[in-house]
Amino acid sequence: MPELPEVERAVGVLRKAVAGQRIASLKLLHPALRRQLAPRVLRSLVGARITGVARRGKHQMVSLEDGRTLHVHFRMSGDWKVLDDAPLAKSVRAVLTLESGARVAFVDPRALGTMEIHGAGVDAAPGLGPEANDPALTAKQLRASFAPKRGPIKPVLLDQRVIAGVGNIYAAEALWHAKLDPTRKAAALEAKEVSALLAALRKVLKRATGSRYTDDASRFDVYGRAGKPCRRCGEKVERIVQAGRSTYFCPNCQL
DNA sequence: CGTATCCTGACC
DNA sequence: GGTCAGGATACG
Repeated sequence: MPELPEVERAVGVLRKAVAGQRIASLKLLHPALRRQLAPRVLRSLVGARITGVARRGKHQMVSLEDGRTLHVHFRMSGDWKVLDDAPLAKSVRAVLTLESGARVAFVDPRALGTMEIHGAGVDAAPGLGPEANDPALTAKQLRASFAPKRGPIKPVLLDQRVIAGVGNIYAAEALWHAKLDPTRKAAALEAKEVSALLAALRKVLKRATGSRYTDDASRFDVYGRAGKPCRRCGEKVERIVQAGRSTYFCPNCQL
């Protein structure tokens, strides 16, 4: 369930459970994860102290005292769950146990999530664009990063090198709020339109961050609403496919 | 640019 | 049985 707001919330859960503690073990329960972290790497984590947990775009960086970083990405599904004594759910793909005995589960139904270990000083997510909510990011800069793009704006918003953390839902939501047609060429957007888009991105991300209703589809204005009336003008919302992903938009008020 | 691929699960 | 799913990447 992870775009920026959901990852932000998950990072908070993980941080609260693990920050400052030493790792007792990291057990991998799915072959896809075992392919990514060799047994000797897992053993090397034992005893390492976790100094912090940070989010960068949709990436999660677990910093270790020895300088290494455990880099986690949820991809299409994924969440952290602090475990009690109940039996493990089927979708638990990894279990992180701390020296305190506390256990945190990596819950990932799709099993597409990734884990990597990076050495000290290695950029875990190279090429990642600016955070949407970074106040230093200006509409002018964003427009400049659109300029070399040839395709439509919607897929460009999903390009993490352009702007970090935006996914399929909030790209659609932001375009709806900015009243922009998702098929417009990114490079052709005027300065005023990019300003509206950046403001809309910040608005929808901020609104979703901290929301406890991140699984409630009814909170979306346009995403997933194909055939339903546009909340602004009443026209039927349409679904099209761009770059293999669904795009929802109002054909009447998104120009 | 589009398409396939990695996975599992929900739903028709 | 098919389609769809909040991601990212490799390839034609």
